[in-house]
Amino acid sequence: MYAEIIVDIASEQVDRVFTYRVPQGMELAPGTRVQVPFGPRMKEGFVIRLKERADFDESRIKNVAARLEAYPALLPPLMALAEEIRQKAHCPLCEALRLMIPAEMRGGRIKVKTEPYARLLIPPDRIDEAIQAQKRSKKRQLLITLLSDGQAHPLEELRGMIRDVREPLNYLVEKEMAEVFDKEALRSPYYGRVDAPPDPALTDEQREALSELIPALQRPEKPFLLHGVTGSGKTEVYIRLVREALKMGKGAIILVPEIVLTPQMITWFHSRFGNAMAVLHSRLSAGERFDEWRRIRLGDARIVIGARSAVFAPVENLGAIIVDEEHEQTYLSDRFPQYDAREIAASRGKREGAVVLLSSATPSVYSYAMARRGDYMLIEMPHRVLNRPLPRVHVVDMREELRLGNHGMFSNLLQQKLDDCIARGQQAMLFINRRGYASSVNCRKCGETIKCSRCDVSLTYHSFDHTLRCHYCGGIQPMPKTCPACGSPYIRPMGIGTQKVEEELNKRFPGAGVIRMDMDTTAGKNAHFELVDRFRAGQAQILLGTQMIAKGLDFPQVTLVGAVMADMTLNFPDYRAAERTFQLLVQVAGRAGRGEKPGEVVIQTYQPDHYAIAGAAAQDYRAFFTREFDRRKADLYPPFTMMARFLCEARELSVALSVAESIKNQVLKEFGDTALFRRIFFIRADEAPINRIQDRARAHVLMKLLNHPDTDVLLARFQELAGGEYPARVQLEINPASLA
DNA sequence: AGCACGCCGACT
DNA sequence: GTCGGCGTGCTC
Repeated sequence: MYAEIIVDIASEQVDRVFTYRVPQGMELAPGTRVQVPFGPRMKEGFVIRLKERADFDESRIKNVAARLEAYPALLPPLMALAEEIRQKAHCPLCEALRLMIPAEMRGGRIKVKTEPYARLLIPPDRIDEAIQAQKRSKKRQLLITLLSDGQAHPLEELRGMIRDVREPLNYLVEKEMAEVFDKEALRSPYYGRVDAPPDPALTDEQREALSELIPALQRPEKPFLLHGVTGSGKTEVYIRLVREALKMGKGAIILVPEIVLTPQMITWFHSRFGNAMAVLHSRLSAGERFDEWRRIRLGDARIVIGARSAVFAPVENLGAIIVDEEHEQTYLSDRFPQYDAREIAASRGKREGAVVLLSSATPSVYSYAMARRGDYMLIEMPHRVLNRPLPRVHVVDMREELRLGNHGMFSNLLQQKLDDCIARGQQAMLFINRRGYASSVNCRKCGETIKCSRCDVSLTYHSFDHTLRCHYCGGIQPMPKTCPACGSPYIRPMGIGTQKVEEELNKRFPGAGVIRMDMDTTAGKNAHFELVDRFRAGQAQILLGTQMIAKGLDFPQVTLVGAVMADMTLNFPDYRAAERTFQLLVQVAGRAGRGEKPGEVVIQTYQPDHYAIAGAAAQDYRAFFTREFDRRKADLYPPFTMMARFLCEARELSVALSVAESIKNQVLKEFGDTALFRRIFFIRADEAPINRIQDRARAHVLMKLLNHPDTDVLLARFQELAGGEYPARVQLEINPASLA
């Protein structure tokens, strides 16, 4: 017997199968990870296929050295998916396969932890008799009773019940009444036991949604797009769908944008599904992640909640893949190989016969366009549960405030609403999409903006330790006393960030209690959970934060939401700026009025007439979508085109630029005279918008490509070009999350 | 990715 | 004459 093996080396040179002999007595199945001699050294590899005959010189074929696991780490449908990714992302198969297993599994870096377990060897009908026989030892009697269910119990658990349990246990082992053995420890991270709440009654809309989704578990067709307003109870739909899948003996994957942002989702699922659920995200330790992955692979956990990469979770007999907040950029991978978790979900769903449910209160322009075209099935839930009204939204024109002499960060309206809210003993949330104290530090004499020494980014003043921090590289330096350019002492922080708002709130509302949630206050592992819990428990009346407070949180006591500077994201040099602003504002507004009391929202802006702001204020998704869709069409942006770029990074900007220039010229030379060139709307070599990050100079070749089948020929060649030898690091990005 | 084999400059 | 530069080529 022979095995075709992909060696775990990420290089085009070895991106093909090598044939090895399977030694007598070794059980191998496709997907099993193995150790093989490769050239002069041992390498890890993946078994792709087994075959009877070798089509390679018999005498040069080597033996598979060892199996790395007793079971195949890769499931057959995931292997097929890897092949698809290889073709789409133009990467070596081995890189696609690596996505399917936890990184720490490679290179034997992780050891399987074992725990001692004890189990009774007495037949069930003789247990009573055995207990009787141990009259002289209460401990032995108790131990037999504890083990009488016939299950294996961890010694740790028994230790908690019987002091010095080892002594009576040794006795039972000696008499062959019990055995002690090591078992793989599959510990799940602890999220706190919650008693399963009774099922809430479904709304008509939820019932209708499920009446489309549940039958699809039998015979899924197209992916579904669930457009449900904030507070319409989308999570309950997920839970019911997953429960039906479980009843049919199937598993499910629920993708969430960033697991740490949605502790409530975990709590809800955990309370309903207990240990049948596993969680995969980046803040798990290597051991935890590996244990969770194994619980899934070995069928212990059939429900997975996780971030982007959980779309590859080894769930067998998959019933449903749910993508919550599908509009989020986090579903686009930033690393190589690039993939879009939503596309992967659709592909897996199709291949494995699972229901795919994309869901959002503010669907991405792409997904809604797909639904309108009939490629997705659209389900709408336009009302909140229990007929709760959507919050009332006020838009405040901050230019007008200034004209009226209000130079503060709070408009009169927001100030007044905050006063009322606090006086009534209710809670408020304030959203400002910048952490730190101020957005930049400027010199009033020469106009200089202080920038990071290693990045082309203005530094943010942090008041609590008087430092300037770079939000790109994390660099920290003390706040200078004088302008580094002209030496004048007239330098001051401009604009606002969470810290400054916090300071202002503490001044104006002493005693209300303010919790600030941003990257700076949530660095610790459980910081998110703790801050959220404190706010829920009412230990503060105001929750202030960046976009991490915008999504998924459900605080029934919140009746007021304020967006302090709504247009902060609107002026980004990115074609998605309007879409992001709209989504963020609708999501933030949706935090208000989720309990019994109705909610109000105050949006402060300098551009009250912009369609993203006005659309969010009216909570009118379709109005926004229509405007944005037409604009994308007119200006030829995705989904009508594809943005592609070669990102070139080097020490010197001139080097990065010349590499970009030469790549552009190469493209022009190869395709300029061909019909394929018509698929390139424009091509431009330039500095990147942020031309320096972490001391790497950045330039790019920016291209807008037409969506067309033969564009793929271009992309394949571009990928090759990116893999060439340059005096700069070159990466090809297709529709990247950020064009910075 | 490694590592060997292979063809041209400065050293004991 | 040899040691060594890293350019091409192979690994079942």
